[in-house]
Amino acid sequence: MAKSEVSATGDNASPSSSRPWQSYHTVYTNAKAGMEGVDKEKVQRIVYEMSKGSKYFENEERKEGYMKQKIENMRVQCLKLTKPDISHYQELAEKRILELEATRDLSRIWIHVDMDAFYAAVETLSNPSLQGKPMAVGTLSMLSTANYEARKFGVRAAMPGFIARKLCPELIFVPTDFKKYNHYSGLTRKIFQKYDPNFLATSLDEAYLDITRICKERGVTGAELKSSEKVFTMRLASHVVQEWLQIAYSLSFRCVFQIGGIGKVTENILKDVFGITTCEEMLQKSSFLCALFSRSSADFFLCVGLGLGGTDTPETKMRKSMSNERTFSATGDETLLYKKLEELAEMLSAEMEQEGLCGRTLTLKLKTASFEVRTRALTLPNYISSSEDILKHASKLLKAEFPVSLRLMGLRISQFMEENVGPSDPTQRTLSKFIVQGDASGKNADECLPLGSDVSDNAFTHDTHTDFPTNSGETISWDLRAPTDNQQISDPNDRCCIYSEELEKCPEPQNDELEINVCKSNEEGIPFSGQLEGISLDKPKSGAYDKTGSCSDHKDLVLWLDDYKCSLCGTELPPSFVEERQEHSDFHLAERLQDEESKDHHRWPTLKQRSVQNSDTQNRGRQRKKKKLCPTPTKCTPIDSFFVKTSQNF
DNA sequence: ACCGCAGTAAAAA
DNA sequence: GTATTTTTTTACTGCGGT
Repeated sequence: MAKSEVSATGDNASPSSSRPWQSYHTVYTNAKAGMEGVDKEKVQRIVYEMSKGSKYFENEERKEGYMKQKIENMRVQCLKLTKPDISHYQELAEKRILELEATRDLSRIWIHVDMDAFYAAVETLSNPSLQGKPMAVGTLSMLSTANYEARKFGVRAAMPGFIARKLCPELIFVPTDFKKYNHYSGLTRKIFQKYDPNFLATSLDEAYLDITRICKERGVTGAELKSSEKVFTMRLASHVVQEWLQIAYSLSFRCVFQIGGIGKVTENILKDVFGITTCEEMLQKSSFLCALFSRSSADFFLCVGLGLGGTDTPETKMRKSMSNERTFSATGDETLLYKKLEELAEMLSAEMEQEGLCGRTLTLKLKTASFEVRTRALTLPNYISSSEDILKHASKLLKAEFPVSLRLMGLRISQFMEENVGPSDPTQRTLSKFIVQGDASGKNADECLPLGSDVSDNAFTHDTHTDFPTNSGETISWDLRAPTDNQQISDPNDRCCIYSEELEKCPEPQNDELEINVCKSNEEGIPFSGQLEGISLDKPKSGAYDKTGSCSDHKDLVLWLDDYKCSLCGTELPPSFVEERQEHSDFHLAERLQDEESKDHHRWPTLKQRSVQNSDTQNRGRQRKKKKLCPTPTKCTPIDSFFVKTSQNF
């Protein structure tokens, strides 16, 4: 290892030089939007000095070593290619390029919405005193995002808080509060939905919208949209994804914009093995790419070169795995580790039951005290979901690892029982069989029904968030007034944010105004690229929804305990969340009305409606299994708690 | 040759 | 003074069974 350290280091970085920090690269030393004037050298030096000598640092060096080795191997492979080899691959590449080119579809217009420093913006919204001060969301260990004031100091997402504090001593730390982000994310999605009911949300602050229809309706072409620098009448924009054309060719990956799917390692490989730094060069070196990479990887690179990607309509995909993991101070204490494993198993089981999932592959993830990551997996003949089953098998996996000192453990479950799997899989029980037999391993028969997928289909993934570099976005302002006759339920579970139209008929609320700037053409990216432009949340004008609002009659329905907690359901909403409180109150009112109304019937139709609406909203024309409508009374979850996730504490 | 499984790694937000 | 997350997906590799 020591050998590769000396020999493999390139010309631009020599570890023994007087500026050792120049060779230490992390994701968070790269510039992000709002970091243009930052003294990069200084940031790098501080990051290096804070990291140097730590276990983490050592591991990073180790990884760096592997990467250098990999690059070296590929170089050798490249050199071994003979003339005939190269012309063979050249031919192959050209053929493939034509095939890929043929898939180009310019008939659809997409925009990609990415909100600037979303968590930070939300936090500022709920605590206006943060305005104008350097602030970061996260902990001393890790930051989720930083506002623009903080970015001026080089502080950014994915940076450990203690380093951030060194860079900016007055930095204010705000802990993450996903309840809040989910809520606001829900509000944005409500708007997205009006432009594309099938929009694809990729995280709380990012979404892809197919605006072809709406553009047609309003007589706007993609080219106009793309070249337009004026505020677009659609009131909603960030990026026209499909028609990006030649502009991107000359841009380099990392600096000017980033291509989604090309991270630190791939970037280095492309640069050091092939000398590729731009999209254009992807095509020039296509023969080498085809020679050294698999079909799927080569295709990906060629698509990048061609500016292709993401033409397929985003289909909401079924979740494939579910996991949880926790970091703790490293220990080799077996009893302690088993204890932690038990907690993980219980947490995981609870989440699985919430979504009605059963899986048969269990993976134990470990991170040793030296940051080495290991996984140990086990595939069972039958499906499990109970914490007892999970723990039983997980313990077995853990046991084999002792003695070991760990700083992290995690559990993942995968290979879920599917609803429409063919009889080809012998280990697969069919749904009908299942319904007839019930489930021997589960505690109740409901547990393994795929009914949860209605609610949980992860169009909106449960996510943690770091917002990675964006080009500087233009600020848009908006007024996120909640329509008074609409019901917006805070949805911490991030599963179903838009279901306003089911109880009341309010097809098109007119009063949520979102002002948009179309991004300039040189900020074009490609569909699978990451974020390109930001939208920032401004504080809604106070008084937009004030005491004189239409729902004020019922304002007293909800009391705010300690000026924070809802007296009826315990939902927490700070005083500054005026509109949300109003909505929340409205929600309880609606609930009460519903309740009264349904005394003659039963409460289920409402819940059913919700899940149907839910799946309609989130699934593009997919035929979904209807939820079974014969729950026991105890299964009659109150509507709000149905959507509330309770396992936030750890 | 193909499949399922286990393990590692990269990437994204 | 300490301290570098969490969740999900995808791809590739290697192994053993059929």
